[in-house]
Amino acid sequence: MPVPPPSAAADRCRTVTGKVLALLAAFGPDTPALTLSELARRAGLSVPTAHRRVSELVAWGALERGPDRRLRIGLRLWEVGSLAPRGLGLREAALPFLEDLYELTHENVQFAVRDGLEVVFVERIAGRHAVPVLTRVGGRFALHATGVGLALLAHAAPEVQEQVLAAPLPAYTSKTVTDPMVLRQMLADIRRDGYAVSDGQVTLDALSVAAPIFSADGTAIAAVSLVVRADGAQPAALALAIRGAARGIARALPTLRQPC
Amino acid sequence: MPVPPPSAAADRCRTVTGKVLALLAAFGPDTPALTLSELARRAGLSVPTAHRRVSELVAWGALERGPDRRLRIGLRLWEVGSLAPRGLGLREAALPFLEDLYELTHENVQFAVRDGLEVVFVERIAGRHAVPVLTRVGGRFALHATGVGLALLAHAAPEVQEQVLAAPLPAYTSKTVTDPMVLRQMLADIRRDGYAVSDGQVTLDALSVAAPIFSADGTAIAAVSLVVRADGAQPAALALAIRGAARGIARALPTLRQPC
DNA sequence: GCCGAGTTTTCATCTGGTGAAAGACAACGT
DNA sequence: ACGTTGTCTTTCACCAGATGAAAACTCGGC
Repeated sequence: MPVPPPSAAADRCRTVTGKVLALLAAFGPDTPALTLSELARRAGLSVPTAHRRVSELVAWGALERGPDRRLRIGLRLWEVGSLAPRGLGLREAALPFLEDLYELTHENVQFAVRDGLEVVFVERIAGRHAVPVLTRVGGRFALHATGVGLALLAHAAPEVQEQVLAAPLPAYTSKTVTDPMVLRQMLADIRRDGYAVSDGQVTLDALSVAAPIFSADGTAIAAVSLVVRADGAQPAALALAIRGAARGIARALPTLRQPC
Repeated sequence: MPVPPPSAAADRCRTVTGKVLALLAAFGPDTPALTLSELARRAGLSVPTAHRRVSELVAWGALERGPDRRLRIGLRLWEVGSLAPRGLGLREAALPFLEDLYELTHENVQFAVRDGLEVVFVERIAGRHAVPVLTRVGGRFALHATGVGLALLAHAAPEVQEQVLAAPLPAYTSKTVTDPMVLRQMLADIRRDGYAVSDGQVTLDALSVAAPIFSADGTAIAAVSLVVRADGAQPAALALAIRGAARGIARALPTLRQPC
């Protein structure tokens, strides 16, 4: 079997903390359970070293051993992670509005934040009969393809936009916009209209309409979107509901930046 | 203040890994943002040591610095935590059914698993007009008080039940059952009826009806509940819907087995 | 019973971690 | 403006915890 990541994290592995983090980072959506040997290899550690660190992590609850002796992320780590203000904190405020959107449309409702040059999905309500989407809670995507990503990018700092536009833009489908000039115009339109549309840029049959959520200081800290079947979709009509939800969420935001 | 003999938290703090975990554990629902000094004190570390470990954690994304220089749990840690099979994995399977329950009733819908002798809430859909509840996603509660806790306890291994019954049972309200004999009878009733009722045992005005979710091998791995206003509630009627949802979730479960 | 992959322990070596103390910085209160 | 206070960061000499190699152990499978 091939080893997906050769050793991109070798630089950080000199310190003990780096090794612990490498162990945690070895897990992914596609590999939620690993044997000790696999884990050691992925983290770039010797087996005995991995064994020692893993023992401590298991004792604490950061990792769990299944009946098959394989290692998984533990409930305790999930618990701590759920204290992230940009994770559950935001989600908590947004959920009622996402519920409303779902109840109204029974389509996919998505909620995401920006981290670096990627969009991270914080919540996803998947309609059982709605169009299938690739996204996953906790998953990442390029900013320029998804609806939420475009909404966040359009209202991000100019430096961020330039970085994205300067880097090569990966294409997921034939309709993914990869031309920086076209993208630049799209971002301007998004700022003018107050919402973003991604038509078939992630999967050909899906269309996403997204709106940014602004915090009190005017920065776009999150975005909400509806993903519907591409044919026959009426973006402008959906945008009304989505922008309304976005405003509602903004109003319900906990004062994250309070100085105290 | 004089340097006191380090309290009970010092045993795990000898190793570097223990210190890193102590830093993470210093955060809690009531203290989601800490200064470096506070963090060091809570973790039982010297300030320079905390500073070094924290720097690495921030560089990796496990922690984040706010504009106020305070430290918070980072999005990256939330991401990794969301890979926990008993966290998001379960949630993913359950959410559509929880949605249905919510749409049907617009009351509080809760979804929880057992960890040791406590119940951990994995998902909560809070109706905006429903009765307020104390629970929080990622939060813990004693097994014997909440509806989900009772459902899980009733179908847990006998050793677990004995441990809970042997320990002192904290009371949250005047209606919290704290008599082991009464509780034992309640658990038998829950097994007979297929659902649990917690009437005012957490907050006096709330009543919770819960049903366990069984995995393929017959163990109760999670529970789902509805929390409604206590007066005028019809537990038996709600139980039908909840048991139906529980069965649906069980059917949708990914084939994963509970560790331990 | 033998084998092999995966896991755990041992041991001598040494590298990365440690606290104290001092320096740098920002935010008050007078 | 000035000193004060609290927090954050850096320095340095010392050492405790971490390390890999190799060996011992544990399981299933044949």
